[in-house]
Amino acid sequence: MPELPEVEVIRLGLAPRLMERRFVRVTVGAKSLRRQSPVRELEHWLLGRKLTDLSRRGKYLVFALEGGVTLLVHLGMTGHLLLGSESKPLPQLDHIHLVFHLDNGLELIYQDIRRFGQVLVFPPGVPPAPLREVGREPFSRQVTPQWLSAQARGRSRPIKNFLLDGRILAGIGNIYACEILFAAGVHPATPAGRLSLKDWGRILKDTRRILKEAIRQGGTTVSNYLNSHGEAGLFQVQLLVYGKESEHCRRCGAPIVRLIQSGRSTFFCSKCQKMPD
DNA sequence: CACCCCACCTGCGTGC
DNA sequence: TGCACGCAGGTGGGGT
Repeated sequence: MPELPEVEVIRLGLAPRLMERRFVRVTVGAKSLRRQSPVRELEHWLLGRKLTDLSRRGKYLVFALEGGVTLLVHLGMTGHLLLGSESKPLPQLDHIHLVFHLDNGLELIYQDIRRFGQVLVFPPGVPPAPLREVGREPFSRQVTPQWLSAQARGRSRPIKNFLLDGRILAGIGNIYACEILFAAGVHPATPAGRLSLKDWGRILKDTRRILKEAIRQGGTTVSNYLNSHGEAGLFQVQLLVYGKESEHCRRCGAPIVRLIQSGRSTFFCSKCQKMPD
């Protein structure tokens, strides 16, 4: 579900409410997530500690606690992090798997229909292993057309799959990969290694523009994404190809096509998005 | 290595 | 109405 913009919107919503708050209780549901730290570990490392920083790496939320403890949260496809309070509880929700109770009566609720998410705790001095696999942030100055071109050199895989590979560029998922390639006029099946420096320049510029605008619009809600206040995003209004199979291309009028790449749907305009010769 | 497939889950829309 | 099937924003383990 949530790609970089959605995770960033959640982070921005949570940070002012949670910063400097202390964890006082953890409640765990019956069903566990795909990966989840045992209750005892969560309790042992979280309780009594204050949140000192909330950051994002790719699609991971990184909660830094006093004394060097790290709580890592990944929302998978359908995960939500919602804020409730004892005085003002949220409407009855199914699929709540974890509730973190804070010292001001706030509750940080992890809710996830499909349970593909991850909630992991790491003791002081133990760098969270999943973060080692996360690639560079799209907004980092370390990411340049030259660097992308070098990463793609000799690669035969389609550019769509390259963009989805979070070990290279972090945070881009299926929706934004489709939108970025449409904006850049690049056919999604183009072998990544065949793109020119000029192509990479356009791809990078459109990546940053689209991600930034999606954050500004509160993310994309195509099914059930909600921010930490339970509100939907607005960027779905700006989508030009994702989910638009057989609709007319907004630029040229040709029908939008759906194709399957590595088992995932790609939407594109076969007229606007050409393979290089 | 590089790349692809499929499993992991639940719910919803479609077509018979 | 009921049922079967395909599809959904994610990763990651295992096979070729």
